[in-house]
Amino acid sequence: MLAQGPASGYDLLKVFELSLANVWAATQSQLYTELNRLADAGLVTVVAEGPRGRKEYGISEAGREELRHWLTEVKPNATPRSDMLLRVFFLGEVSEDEARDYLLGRAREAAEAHERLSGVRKIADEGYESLSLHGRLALEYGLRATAMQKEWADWAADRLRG
Amino acid sequence: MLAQGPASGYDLLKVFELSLANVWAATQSQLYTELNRLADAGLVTVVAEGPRGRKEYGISEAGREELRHWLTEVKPNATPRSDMLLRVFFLGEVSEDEARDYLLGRAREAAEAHERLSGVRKIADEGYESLSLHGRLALEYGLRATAMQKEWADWAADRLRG
DNA sequence: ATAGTCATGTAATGAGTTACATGATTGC
DNA sequence: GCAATCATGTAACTCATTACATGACTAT
Repeated sequence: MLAQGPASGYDLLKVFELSLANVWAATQSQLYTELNRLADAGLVTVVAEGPRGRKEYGISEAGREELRHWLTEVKPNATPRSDMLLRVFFLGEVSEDEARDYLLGRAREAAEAHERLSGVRKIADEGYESLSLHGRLALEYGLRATAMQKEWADWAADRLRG
Repeated sequence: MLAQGPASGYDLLKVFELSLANVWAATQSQLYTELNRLADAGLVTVVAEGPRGRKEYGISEAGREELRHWLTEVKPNATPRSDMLLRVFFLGEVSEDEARDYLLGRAREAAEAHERLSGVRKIADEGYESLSLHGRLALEYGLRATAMQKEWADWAADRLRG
């Protein structure tokens, strides 16, 4: 994030809350600790100080190189853990009704998430709050993923009779 | 897993490697540590000992209750972290070519995963290696998810020209 | 004055990984 | 005899969360 311009921990925290939370949540505590670690490692530096102890960080050349490395050479995790799917494996341990409730709950959740993302896209399309091209790509992924999950969960719940 | 019958850490490890790895990977080290922790907490007990120090564990009533609680009352994590999508947010930091390569790489990976899962389903359908109903539901999720990801990544790569 | 927000940090704990370490049994 | 596999464990370290802790500035 600092590659896109200097910011303080507090600034970054807002970005996490507002837009990044859907793909990579981070807590306040982690953020401040990590900024200090990055600074120790020389990947970022304090470029300005402000009121209330505010420290504005900027990315260093080493940091930019590390980012570039991460983006182009480090392989993304292909099979992230899913506790949602893990539960599916063990649905045999509860009653059929409870298992179906679980799946229908996932369907509802996915539908809600889809609605919420649709709202975000609508606002972005109207241009009030402009989203970067890449933000839009991620958003579209979210829309497709939530739609797929709802379809699947409804289908799966249906399979459970018998 | 122990709710479905007693097993040793070694047995469980095989299950992780063969079928569970796609939704919840775990290492050998974690498994043995966790079994001891679960035993200390009274959620599982050693029900038999075998050659080479083998310890077969079984689930206790408390364990069954905990499982049931987790399945029906603990809310699944709705927004798991995705380093794959996180990278998308920062694709502006590399060249257009590199960004497109990234997305096409994801498309290829998704296609490969889809192929692999198709193979699993084929074998399961032929009945040689029977999969539980719930395993099939999870498998179907994987097929839909990988198909969706490929579509999205190709679409996104296409959007990157301009 | 005081509520709200800006702003940063630490401590305890839990979860997970990698690497190390050891040894028994079985099948050929 | 020996290779493969069965079988379990510990130590060091990293990552992440929750809770605690503190205080400055700003607008009304």
